[in-house]
Amino acid sequence: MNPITTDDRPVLPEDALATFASAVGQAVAALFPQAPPPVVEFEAPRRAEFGDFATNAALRLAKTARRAPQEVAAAVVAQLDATRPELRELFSEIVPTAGFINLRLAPAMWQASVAQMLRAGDRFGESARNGKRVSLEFGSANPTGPLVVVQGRTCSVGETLADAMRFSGYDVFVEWIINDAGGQLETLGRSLYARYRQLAEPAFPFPEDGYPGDYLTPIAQRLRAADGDRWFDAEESAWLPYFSDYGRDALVAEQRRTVERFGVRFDLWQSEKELHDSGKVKAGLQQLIDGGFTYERDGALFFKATAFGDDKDRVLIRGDGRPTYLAADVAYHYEKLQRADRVIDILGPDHHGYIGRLQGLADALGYPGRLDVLIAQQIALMRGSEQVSMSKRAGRIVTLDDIIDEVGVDAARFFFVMLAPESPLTFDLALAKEQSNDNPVYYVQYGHARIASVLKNASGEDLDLARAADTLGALCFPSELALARRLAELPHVVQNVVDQLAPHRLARYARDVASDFHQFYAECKILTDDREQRIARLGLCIATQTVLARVLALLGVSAPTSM
RNA sequence: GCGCCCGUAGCGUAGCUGGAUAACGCGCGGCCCUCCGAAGGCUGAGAUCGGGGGUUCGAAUCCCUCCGGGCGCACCA
Repeated sequence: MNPITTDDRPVLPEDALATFASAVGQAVAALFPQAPPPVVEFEAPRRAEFGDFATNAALRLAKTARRAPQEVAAAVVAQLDATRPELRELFSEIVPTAGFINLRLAPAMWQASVAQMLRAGDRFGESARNGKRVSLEFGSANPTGPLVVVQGRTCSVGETLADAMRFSGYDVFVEWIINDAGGQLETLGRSLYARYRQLAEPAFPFPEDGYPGDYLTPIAQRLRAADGDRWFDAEESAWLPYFSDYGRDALVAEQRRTVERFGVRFDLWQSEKELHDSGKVKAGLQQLIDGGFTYERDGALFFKATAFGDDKDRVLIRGDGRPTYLAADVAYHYEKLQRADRVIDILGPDHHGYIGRLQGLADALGYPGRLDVLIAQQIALMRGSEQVSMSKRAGRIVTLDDIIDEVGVDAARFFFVMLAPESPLTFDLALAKEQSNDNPVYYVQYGHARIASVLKNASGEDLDLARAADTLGALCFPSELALARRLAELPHVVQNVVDQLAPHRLARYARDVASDFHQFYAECKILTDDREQRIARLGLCIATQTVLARVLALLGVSAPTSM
């Protein structure tokens, strides 16, 4: 069997690596018969001079082989040269160094890789449906005010994660929970009522614990336009439910508008109140009770959270018979765990005390290891060197809409997702709206626009040939090959983002792709007189543009063709 | 007090299930447009990876401990 040409399909980088790995296995079996079959994994070396890939198989083998890693690596390479000389067609370099074996792929591998991207078009990097269902919850806010900065972050992180998962073949269901049960809705109703009365009577007292800020006033105006003054003399018991519901509906509608404007779509807006009304809360609790994970004390029902590593047991039903928020979460998570293979909650920084009990719940409900809770850390807003105050009590709320108004969706989405979610974020509004090279968003978008500009200057005939992808043999310059290698990383980056719940790696990858493109652009003139070279480089440009557009789309950022 | 997160160059950060001389951006010093978009490229200086132990052939990465900073510790949601 000749492992290099098994069929007509060109050999791709991953084929070459697989061939190499099995060859190493054979070489090791011949050289060190007493050693177990080697684990041959490849990593990207830190330094370009070490080639495209490296394997540490020799380092791992050193112990059982009782030889120094350098010797093992050298012996393996010598054995490969003796028995598998054809490997030299796949790799331009196979070098034992300090225990590693460094590999550089022959240019033809990268040419084939680019050709494959061109044939795949904008489906490059996409995985087939894998039949796995994921439930992703994020954003969720109290329906008592506008969305604020932290929801910007959880939405950016969540939506990018959702899109990345869809792209890797998952069936993703995105959900938002409306916390519309409990006392806060009444507070909202009273606050809204006060604003309503103040329209006619400015001195009407505002509740002590009411929601400050003036965002309720326009809602009160709409209510008054519809209902007139007919609630002025009503009893509280009559107007309170009405004003609470009216306020909730109005605010949820506003939140939805904001979120959609931010490029995020939810499949479900789950009302907490509905969970209670439909009896789902009761059913969820019963599941816990039947499992023996609860007990009663002082007239209250407790969840044995400590049995799952939480600090203390948690109240599900208060002494007065009213359920807590956690009771609703039992029901909601029970439902999500039943219908999804993987459940992910993305919560704000004030919730990390909550991880333990949620995970305990998942265990108790019979789905251990199925729930991930991701905490997005807090955000400090700056404008240049000046801190932006976000005091809620003082009514100086900085809303997500304010942010979008000031810096635009593109910059906001990118900045919120740029850092690891668990890392606190300093968001500089001045930098985010700056249209300069200090701004990472523009750096990436510029790459995309620059390609569009070059493609516009090319002839249609050249572009057709480039898209056909069978004349890429001219790609051989270091910056061309480095760019091709970077583009080939896309599927792995997406996979990693999904596995590690680390969407910020997409932002970094976007910059890496743009950077490699800019270097290529500086080193290689694309529209040269050499026809074959021109077409090959146009092909590389098209593939790069596809990858940039894909990554920007996953990040929720537009990919402009001019700027 | 307990729990979670963070501590990497002047600043902001990345370092994926441990691997080679610790990477990127900003800032600071040089250089590059008679050529496809200079919103770009090249290059220099700058790091005891918070401290100390441990595991390992090998630790920024894993374990322990201490020190800083943030947040959370409700029969609120």
